[in-house]
Amino acid sequence: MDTDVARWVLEYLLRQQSLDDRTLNALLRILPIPNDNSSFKKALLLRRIDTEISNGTVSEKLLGFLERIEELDNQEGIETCDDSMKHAYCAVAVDCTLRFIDEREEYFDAVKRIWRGRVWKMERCEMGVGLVSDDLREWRDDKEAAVWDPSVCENVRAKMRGNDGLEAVRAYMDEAWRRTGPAFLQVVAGSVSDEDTMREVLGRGDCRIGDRVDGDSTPDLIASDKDKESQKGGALPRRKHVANKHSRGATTGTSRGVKITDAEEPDLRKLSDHYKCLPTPEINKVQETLRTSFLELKAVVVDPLPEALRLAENVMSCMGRQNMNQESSVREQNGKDVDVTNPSVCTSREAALANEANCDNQRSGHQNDVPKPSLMARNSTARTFEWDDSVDSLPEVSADHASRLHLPTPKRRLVSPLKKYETKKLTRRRKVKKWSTLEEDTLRIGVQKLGMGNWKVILNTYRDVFEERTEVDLKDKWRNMTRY
DNA sequence: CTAGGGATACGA
DNA sequence: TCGTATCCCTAG
Repeated sequence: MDTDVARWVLEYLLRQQSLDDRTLNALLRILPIPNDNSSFKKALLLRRIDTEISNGTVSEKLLGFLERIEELDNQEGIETCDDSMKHAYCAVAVDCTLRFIDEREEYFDAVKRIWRGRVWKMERCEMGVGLVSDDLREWRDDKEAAVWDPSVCENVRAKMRGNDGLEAVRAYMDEAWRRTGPAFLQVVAGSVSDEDTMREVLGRGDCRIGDRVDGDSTPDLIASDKDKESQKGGALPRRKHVANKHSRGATTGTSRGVKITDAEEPDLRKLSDHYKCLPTPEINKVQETLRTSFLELKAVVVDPLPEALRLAENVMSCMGRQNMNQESSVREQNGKDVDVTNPSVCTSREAALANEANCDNQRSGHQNDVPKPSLMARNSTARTFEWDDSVDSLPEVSADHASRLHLPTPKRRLVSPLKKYETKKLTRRRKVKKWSTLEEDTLRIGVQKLGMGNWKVILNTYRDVFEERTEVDLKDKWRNMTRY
């Protein structure tokens, strides 16, 4: 299936609160994941935040998710994030710290982790700087002080009563989903229920799209057409112009029964007509893709999947606790569990959706033979899915393997041929940092004392001087310094 | 981990 | 636009 089509489907499904995360995870496994689509990633992250807060608590994971979203915004050239996001970030950070305020040790750890780690880091480098608000700075200073000064502690305690992380995140989510707008398929899904209708919409006959769509949102496909139109002749034509086009079409005998809409009709009609009236090769290609993919989509998504999920569920419940033990030992062998809220880890190992424990919570009340793990603790039945790179490098676990045996053509879909390219594209280049004379002198001394080529050793020996440098940087700098 | 080539940023 | 500095990728 075409990646674009998969993205449309997933973007649509991600917005469906009624669809449980387990099913979503299964779909993410079998559909080709669009690795290079920022808005899809954002939708995925938003969905994960939804999951994360669905039990009414906030966790540090949320900070990671928000940082990732901000990072994506940044990559798109959106410089500052909106207030609701900043506020949510701040409120969650505050919540996650202050819940430990009565346990000195843990509070200190949390301050270190969140405020000296995340926040401080964000202020120092470009990354995440959009999330730093005045509030955040103020809180940080308070917390730093509270670590040392018990009287400040009291002030902080008083201040925290007005802080509600969960509420802030919910407010942000409302805003974020609103801004993201409906998925492209929402346009189609609103009115298309069978293949014939799909064909109608795509190729011929009246367009009946749009009953459920906000007027101000513009699906990708249409947006690109609009762009083309703008390039050709300025702004998107008003309905009158569209109607004119139709008329012209009719006179040349190419009319396909287009219904010219009434002036009172909603805007989307106009867009639909507009869409239909621009049979560029690109659109034809997309139409063809949609057509050919639709049957495949139906086959994959609608028919065998529920059956596959039922089977997978059976297998999982049969395996029960045995598997959980097995899997945790697998994880131990592979090293420490991955903290998805750590940005440096997230970039290469992002979990698709939180985990299957989260999927189960509140939404579906079955499967009571398996104990429900806490939301904060990582579920041993969870399967992390890398949607941005290295999909195929994950260790297989038995439950997963068992369920995958019943899913149609999973492997083919999981491995993106563009993987390498996309991984490259997504890694952000460090900010260029000029070498100070102190660093240069230290490097000379290091080479003199420890020998050229022992860059790692030199770096470790003078780590405090070579802040934010890697051994490769040292090597490169030496290459520079000794050139000519 | 290191070496070396290539990409990118940045200032003139 | 070009040269240099810095950063990134990857073979070995």
